[in-house]
Amino acid sequence: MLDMKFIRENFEIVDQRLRTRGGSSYLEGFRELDEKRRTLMQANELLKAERNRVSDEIAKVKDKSLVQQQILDMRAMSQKIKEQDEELKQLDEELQGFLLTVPNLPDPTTPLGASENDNVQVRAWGEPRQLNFAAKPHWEIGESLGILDFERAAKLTGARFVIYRGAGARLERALINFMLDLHTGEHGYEELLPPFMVNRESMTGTGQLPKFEEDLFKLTDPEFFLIPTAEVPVTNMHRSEILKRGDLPISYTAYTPCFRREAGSYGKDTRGLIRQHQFNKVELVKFVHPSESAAELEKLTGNAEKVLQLLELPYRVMALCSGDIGFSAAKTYDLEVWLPGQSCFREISSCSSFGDFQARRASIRFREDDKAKPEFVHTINGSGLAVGRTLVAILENYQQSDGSVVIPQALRPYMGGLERISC
RNA sequence: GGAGAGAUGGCCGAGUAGGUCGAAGGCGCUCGCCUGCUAAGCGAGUAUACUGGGAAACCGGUAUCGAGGGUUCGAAUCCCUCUCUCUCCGCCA
Repeated sequence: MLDMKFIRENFEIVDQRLRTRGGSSYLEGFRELDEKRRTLMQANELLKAERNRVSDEIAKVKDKSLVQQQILDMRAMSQKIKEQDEELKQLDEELQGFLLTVPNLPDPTTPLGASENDNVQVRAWGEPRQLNFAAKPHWEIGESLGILDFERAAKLTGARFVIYRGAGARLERALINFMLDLHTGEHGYEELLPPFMVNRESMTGTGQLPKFEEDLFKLTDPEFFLIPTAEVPVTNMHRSEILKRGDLPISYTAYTPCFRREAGSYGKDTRGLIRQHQFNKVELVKFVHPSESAAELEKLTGNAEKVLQLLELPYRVMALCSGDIGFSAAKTYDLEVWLPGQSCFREISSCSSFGDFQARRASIRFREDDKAKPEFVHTINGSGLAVGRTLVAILENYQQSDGSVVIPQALRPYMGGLERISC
C-alpha cells in the first residue's frame, strides 16, 4: 500500500511512475475521494470536540436538573455525529479499498518497459549444455523412468497435479533438504515451517487480496486460504509488530507447498511440471532496514543463485521491466534456468524487493532507537528455489542418451549415494 | 464438542457501584544532575493513527484499553456478537 499522504502531496509524480507499469491511471478518483473525506472529517471532529467539552461541563455539575437543556442539546448533536460517523466510515472504507488496489511504485532502478520482452539480462552463469542427442522434455523423461505420474494424479484430483514416485519423490525431497541446509547453514537464514493456510488479513498484508482472490484456493467455514507462496505466512509473521533496530535484518527460509488456481492460464504449459496447482517451494524472506534494502536484494538473489550453481545448472538473471513486475514489487530479478528439453530459459526463482509496500499494509515496523518513532521496515523475498522446476531442470540438463538421469554431485548425499536414475 | 477464566501502553500490571482515565504504579528506555570506575541515587521525559495550522521546531483537534455493534449528554468501565489465549473434560494424528 502506498502512503496516502505521499500520494496526495506528490500526485503527479506518483501517477506518472505508476503509469510505467502500463495501462491507464491507477489513481482515478483519488483526489475527489480524499478531499471529500477530509472535509467531512473536519466538520465531524469539530462537533465531537464540542460534545466532549460540554460533557465535561455536565460532569462537574452535581445537580443534573440544572443542565437538562445541555443534555438535550447534546442528544441532538450526538445524533448528528452518529450520522456523520456512518458516512465517514463508508468513505474510509472506500478510500482504503481504493488504496489496496493501487500497485507499488516501481523502483527507479527497474528498467522501463511494457512487457516481458523488455526485461533486461543482468548476467548469466554457466554454458547451456549441448547434448549430442535429441533432448527430451522432462515429462517424457519422468514418465519413462516411472518417477512422474500425471495421469493417475488427474484421476485423483484433476489436471495440473502430479504424483512423484520412487526416486522422483526422493529427488524432490532431497532438493528441499539440500536447499534448506544451504540457506540455514551457509547463508544465515532461520528455518520456519509455517501453516499452509492463512486468514484474509494475512493475504491482504502481502498484497494477494483484495485484488487477486480468483488466483487463490479458498476454504469456507472457517474462511481460510491455501497459501500461494510461503511469502504470505512468513511475511505476516511480524504483522502489527514493532521490531528493534538490532533485530534487522531478519532472514527466514521456509519450505511449503504452494497452491495456485492459475486462473487465466488455460492452455499455457499444460504439459509437465511447469505450471501446477500445487507445487513445492523453498522461500527466502527478509525484513530489512530501508537503507539496506537494495544491498539485501542483491544478497538474497545471490543466495538463490547459489543453489543453481551448486547443482551446476546454467541460468541467467533478468531484471524485470516496469510493465512486468508484480503488483507489490518495486524491483524484481527473475532467475531463469536453461531447459535443453524445451530449448528455452524458464523462471525458477523470482526475487523482489517491496520497499515499505507490504510493511505498510501489514504494519511491520521498527524503531531506529528507543527514542525514535516507528518506521516501516522493507521486505524482500525470493524463491530459493521452486523445487518442482528445479527437478525439471535436473531431468532435462542431466539426461543421458540412454534415457537415464545423472544425479548432480551436490545432491548425492541426499539421495543415499544414488548416482543415476534409470529404468 | 462441553465447562470455566482472561485479553489494558515497549514489557509487567492497577483500574468493573460510568465522568477529574490516554489511562496509577513498576520495569525498560532517553536527557540532565550526582558519584574518581561499577552499582546505586535524584529530577524531567517517554504510545499510535488520522487530521488542522506552521518552512520547521512545534501547537491544536479526533480516535484508539482484543475486534465490531448497542445503551448514555458522556464507556477501559454496562449490554450484545465475534476472535484469540489459558485451565479442565471429551475426541484425535
